[in-house]
Amino acid sequence: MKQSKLFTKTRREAPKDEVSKNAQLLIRAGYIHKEMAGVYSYLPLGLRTLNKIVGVIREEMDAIGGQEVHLAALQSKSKWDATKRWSDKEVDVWFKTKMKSGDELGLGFTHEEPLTDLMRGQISSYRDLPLSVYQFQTKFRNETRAKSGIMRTREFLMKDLYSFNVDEKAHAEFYEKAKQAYVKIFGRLGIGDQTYVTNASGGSFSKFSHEFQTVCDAGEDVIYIAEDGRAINKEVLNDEVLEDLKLKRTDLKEAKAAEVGNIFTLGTRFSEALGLNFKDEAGKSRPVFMGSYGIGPGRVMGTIVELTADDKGIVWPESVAPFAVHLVALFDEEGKVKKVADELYEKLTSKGVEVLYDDRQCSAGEKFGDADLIGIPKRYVVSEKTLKSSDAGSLGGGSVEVKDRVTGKVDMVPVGSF
RNA sequence: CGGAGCGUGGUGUAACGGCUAACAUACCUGUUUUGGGUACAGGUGACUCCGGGUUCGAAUCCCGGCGCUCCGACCA
Repeated sequence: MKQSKLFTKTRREAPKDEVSKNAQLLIRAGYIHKEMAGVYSYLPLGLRTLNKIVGVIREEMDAIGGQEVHLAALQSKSKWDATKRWSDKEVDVWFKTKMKSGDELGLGFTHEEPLTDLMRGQISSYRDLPLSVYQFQTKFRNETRAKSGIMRTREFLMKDLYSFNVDEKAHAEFYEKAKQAYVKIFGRLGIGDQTYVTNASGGSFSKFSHEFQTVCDAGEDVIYIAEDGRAINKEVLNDEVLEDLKLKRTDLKEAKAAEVGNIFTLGTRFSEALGLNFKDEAGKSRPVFMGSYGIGPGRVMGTIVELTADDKGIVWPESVAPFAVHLVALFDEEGKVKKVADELYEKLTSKGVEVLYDDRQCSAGEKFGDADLIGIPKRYVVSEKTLKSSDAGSLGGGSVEVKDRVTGKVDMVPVGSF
């Protein structure tokens, strides 16, 4: 993509209505636009990054046999009555509205009910199980207080996977597989080292759930980390839990963390309420044993920014950067630089390398500043200086300066070798 | 939802109750410059969040509303 065509502009100053690092940088660099409190739009750069995160998650969900769907965001009251989750007393984050007919509607904040109901028409035998289904979906939650930029919003993308098994034992097997897939995902997204699997509250479904908590100042949770890497969410930390895990309180280190993923055992709560049953080998009807597994790609994106940004701007891990290469051309009078940079851009692009080409007519300092702010991992500079460089060797035609955004390391690479 | 703070060109700021609401940046024209936001000249752009009130006079004071941020509570 040519930067001269990119409709978003970088900003020198952060908007005054944002304090969080992730929102300030993402807005200044042109990744996102704030629509209102807790509601953000994703612009070309932001969408590319979000899609990279989505892509990694999708690959790992497919790898454990997940089948992707896209469920409706509009929810009718009837299905939620069955589980008593329509009531505002039970669930206080609903955004509700009405159809012209007067029928009540809700904007989905999760999808257990509609998917369980849908599955009644699909699952009827033990032969249909195990099964897991997932989606990337916009969720709506009427939070009393949105905060921390894109970390806690009222409208957000969520990957939610639901598993269907014959019994608890089969479920436990899948649950473990999903947990490992999550570990892999956060590793690939570049936050594996700071992300801990924690024991957390099971809500109304089971004793524990597991959360994936990334240690980060912008997080809202407090976790306790043991030497061996196990961790516990503060909300469930008590003597009984410590004993279960054979840990002593004094061995635990406290840290602020952001919840980037959460996996739950649902059991038969939803299948029983909505009548999702199957016939076992003996012909007996039994409720399906379920689990649910969520990751918020937007929150992950914010967490990555919080964790890796430096004083010059964003620093993306390669796996999520909107482009792999930021090609910066510092034009000369004769047009030699432009010719070489144009050719390099074409060449890299035709090889499938994702390149953001800064072909704008502006000063070197501005281009470098923007490149640092946008945070693409590799910066390629073509200028009069690099073209004169003697490092070109026998290939001739000068060099390209290759700079790593993370380490700042610079290499001169002959133009002809790309 | 409780508490606190803040709403002024696109963005960031300034302006004692008193002149045509100022400055920077961004944007447009031109010249200049070309390895870390180059310099100069000219120009466009604001019912000062909305509605009331006080006053000869309100961006400024008062009341109400709306919006935004932060702290807390909340977070299937």
